[in-house]
Amino acid sequence: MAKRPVDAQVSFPRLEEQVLVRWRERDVFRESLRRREAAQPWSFWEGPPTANGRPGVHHVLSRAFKDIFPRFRTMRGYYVERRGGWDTHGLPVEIAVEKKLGIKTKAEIEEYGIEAFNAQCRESVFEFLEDWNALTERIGFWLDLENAYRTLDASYVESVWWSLKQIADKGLLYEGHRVVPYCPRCGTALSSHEVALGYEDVEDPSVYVRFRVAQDGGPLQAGDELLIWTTTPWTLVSNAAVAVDPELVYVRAKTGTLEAPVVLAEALTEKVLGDPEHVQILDRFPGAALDGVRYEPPFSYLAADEYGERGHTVLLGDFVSADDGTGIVHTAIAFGEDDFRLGQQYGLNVVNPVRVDGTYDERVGSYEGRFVKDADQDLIEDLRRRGRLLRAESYEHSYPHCWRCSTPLLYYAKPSWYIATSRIRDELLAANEQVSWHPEHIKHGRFGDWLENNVDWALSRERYWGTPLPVWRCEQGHVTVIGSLDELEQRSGVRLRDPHRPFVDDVTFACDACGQSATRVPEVIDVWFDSGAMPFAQRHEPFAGEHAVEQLYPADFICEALDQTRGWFYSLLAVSTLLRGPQAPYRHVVCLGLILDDKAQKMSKSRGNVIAPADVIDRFGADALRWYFFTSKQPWDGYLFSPDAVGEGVRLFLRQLWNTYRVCAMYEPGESGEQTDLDRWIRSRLSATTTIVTERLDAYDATVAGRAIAEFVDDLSNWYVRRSRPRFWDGDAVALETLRHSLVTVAQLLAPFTPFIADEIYDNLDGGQPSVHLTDWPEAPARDEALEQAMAIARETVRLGLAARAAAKIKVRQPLHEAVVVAAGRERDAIERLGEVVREELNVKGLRFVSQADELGSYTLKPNYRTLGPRFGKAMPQVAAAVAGLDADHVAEALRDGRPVGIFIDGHDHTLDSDDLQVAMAPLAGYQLEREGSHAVALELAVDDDLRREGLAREIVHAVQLARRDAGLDISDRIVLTLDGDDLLLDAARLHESYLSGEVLAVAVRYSANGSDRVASIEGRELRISVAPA
RNA sequence: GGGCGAUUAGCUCAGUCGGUUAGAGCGCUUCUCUGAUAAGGAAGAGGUCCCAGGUUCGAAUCCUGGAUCGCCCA
Repeated sequence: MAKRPVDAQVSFPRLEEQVLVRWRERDVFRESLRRREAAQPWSFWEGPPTANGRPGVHHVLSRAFKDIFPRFRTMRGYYVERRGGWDTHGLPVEIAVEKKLGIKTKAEIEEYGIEAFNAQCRESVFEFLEDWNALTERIGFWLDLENAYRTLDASYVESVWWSLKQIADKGLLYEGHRVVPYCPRCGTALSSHEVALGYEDVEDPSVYVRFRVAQDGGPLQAGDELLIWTTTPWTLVSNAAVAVDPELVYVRAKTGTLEAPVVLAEALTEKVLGDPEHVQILDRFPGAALDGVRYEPPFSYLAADEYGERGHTVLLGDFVSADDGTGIVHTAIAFGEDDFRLGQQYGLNVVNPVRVDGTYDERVGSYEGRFVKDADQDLIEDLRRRGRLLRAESYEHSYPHCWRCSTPLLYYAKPSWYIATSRIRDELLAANEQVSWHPEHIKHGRFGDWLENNVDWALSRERYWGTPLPVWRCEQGHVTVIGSLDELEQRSGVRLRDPHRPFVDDVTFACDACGQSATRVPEVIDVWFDSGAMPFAQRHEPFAGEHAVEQLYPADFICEALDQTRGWFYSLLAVSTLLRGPQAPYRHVVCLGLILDDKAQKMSKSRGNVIAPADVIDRFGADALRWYFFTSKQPWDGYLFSPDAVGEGVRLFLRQLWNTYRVCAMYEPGESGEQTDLDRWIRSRLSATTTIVTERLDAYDATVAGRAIAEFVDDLSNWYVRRSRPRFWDGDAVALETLRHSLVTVAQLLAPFTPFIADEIYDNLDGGQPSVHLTDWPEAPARDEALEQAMAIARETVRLGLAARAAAKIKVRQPLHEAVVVAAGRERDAIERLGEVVREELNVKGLRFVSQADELGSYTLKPNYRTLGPRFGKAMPQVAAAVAGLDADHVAEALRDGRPVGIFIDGHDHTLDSDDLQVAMAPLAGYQLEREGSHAVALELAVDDDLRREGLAREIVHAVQLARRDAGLDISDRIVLTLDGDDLLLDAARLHESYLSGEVLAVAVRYSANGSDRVASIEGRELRISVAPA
């Protein structure tokens, strides 16, 4: 079979483009699916990205990992459907459109028109679709993009509605208040992600305020003063209660400067009141004793009874800390999450005198219309005037601001729709138990913790571009949740083609309960719910009726970046658990880390350190980038990325592989050949590699798998090919088939990693299938582990011998008589078996074995702590001392003969065998010896005339080879060689003429002065060389 | 402020059950090889295994505390 010639100067990026063409022509991806149609499915879910921006290198990372395991599983015989998907809704999309339109607020959006605005959103989410599709194909991510699901499709929205109705039917959907971070200028709540973007260090007031106790209660008397601390004086207007920790110790104390006793946490007394000398502790009691104590509010704009029974009393809270403040926490129900929860617990009413624009309303008297934060100083002054202030300072801390307009955010109680996920917390945890996380610590760490602390899912968003919340409500407050477009049509008579706002907003129907007109609530739902519904919504189930929703679960494999623990990983789990109970929605999750630049800086446009995928792919190729991601490190800890690091992988691995492949394609196999130990060795190594790669990929560990392939290719290139060159020149059929088989198998193992180069190699060296990706994963035949070990020992012997040569400064080209190898038992057998390899590599005529080091060095002994430690424990130092006292030569001899060695410890005799002692050699002076453990190689350095001539013959070969190259000859061209010059050199050439001719492919060697194209100097002697094509 | 993870050679990373000489690749220096040639081989320099305690006969590894970096959350 004629192979395509292989270009040594290959451009991988260009090669990959050619492979892509071949894949398209042969329809390989679809064919790979067709061939497995009847096979057992192995399911992968694509976490949908949003195509409203260009894909970056981090997208290549996740897409590489999303590709490798499905490819592997396909070759293993599974049917792996890989459907693409696009996330199309949500605030990020809206914000991008706002920017484009140059508008910032909801008022401006409504002025622009929701229909027009949403049309812009719809368009923008596919703005970079072509870039995404092109990159996906270019990096070899096999994904069905033609049938990609899209969260904005009516069918998708309908499935989402169906699932929400299921949840509502279980009584888990409710409207409630929650304190949310809110930008008063933009008029919208912010998601936690947005809040995280906007923390700024600011100075806020830090005030200590005295609340007068209204009537005797517990250990307190009317007139005592509760000390509270706050950094938001504007919320004091809405003070509803105070909270104390029931377990914490509080004191009633008298200070010199104040008339009335004050109350605060004991631990904070000095911090708040100063020098203990001037403080008199009147009483100590736990916080629980203060439960129910009534006090006078700091401001009286709002009537006390507005808050309910427990308004302006001391409550018990679990969030009170004794770290700062006073240990008594001012509670304003509408403006803090802890406050709000406590208020709910005690049944306090939510009273909010602040308008949505952040100003006080008419209930706050003269402050009406003022932005709350601007009122801080006047409120403090007011308190001071009325003798209610203890101290006012300022306080620097980080506080969230709107990331778009820098307005300080307010925490603000607002009604929104929730899913009561906290009620299924135990089910979520149980489902999580069945998931295999990679890395493992996510399960009970980041993700498990998050589930443990589950709070209800805030589902609604007061926005425009999203799946509309399918909740209709009549004026009586009766709520109807709609579960399908049909149901809506039946009730309203309206068939929605587009279920988005504003069209859905216009649909009304008569309420079942009271007959009054029901209209949709204005909110859309959190985009994360969209993606969490993807397992069934991508197929429009249950409406399509092809699969029961239950059968669509679980996925065998999903893979996203680590930040998805709170995102898609959670939404998938939550939606699944809400619908189908405590069963894992996915079996294996691979979490990927962040990509930083090579200085550990985050890539960002403002830093200008963003590396575009194309920058790397155009230079090194997609295989190179994939290989880097797979093998440079385990993926979850993140990458310090630089193009040069990708280039290193190309040089070290892809080029090495390519050159090995080139050698294979260069020679035509002849008829004959015999299998050698070297062949058996590389086949055994191949089998071992196949086993480990299979095992590691089964365990979702691409890193160790890939590195194992790299090690094999290194063995193949630097040992098998190097040692087999003469056989290749002869067209040895067995050697060439062994190399071909090795490379074809490597191509298969590599196919999931670097699909392009793998396919190119397969196609040229085998081609039995239209693509390597249509082959079945290779089996691992039986290994010959003894041979693998023997080769390792032989290679170690070579290494030692070469080191000895280097130390003696004798070139490898100069043959030597003998290498003396110290080795016994298995080691000696191994070296003898592979003696020819060792002799050739070391260029020695013979090997002599000595089993004792007596003539080359002396032994030293060391205890093997690993075996002796557990046995002797504390006595180990004595054991070490006893071993040191043994006669090493005797012990070595005894152990060699299999006799145990006795030592005396703590009055008892113990015996040690060869496992318990490590015998090493110490070199004697005057020998050229290299040693490693008990193994050593010494060289006989004497060079006689014969060796000298042989060495010279090799030098002549070297010189002639250089002449051949200078003459521009191809490596297989035959020549007529003419030599002239120094007699000793000519003598050496004549003596070794057949060797010389064979090496330089000379059909004839002449000795005459005729040709002297080139003059070489060998050890100071002159040689004139002429080469002519034969 | 809390949770999770990381910290090993100049750089990028391995390091198994705790075992006494902590490894690889790159880079650097020197040498070598020449039918893969922008490759291959050998040698060398290069380490406070982040720090401090603790457990242990023995700690890069286990425990506690701290530092720094990153992510997530407040």
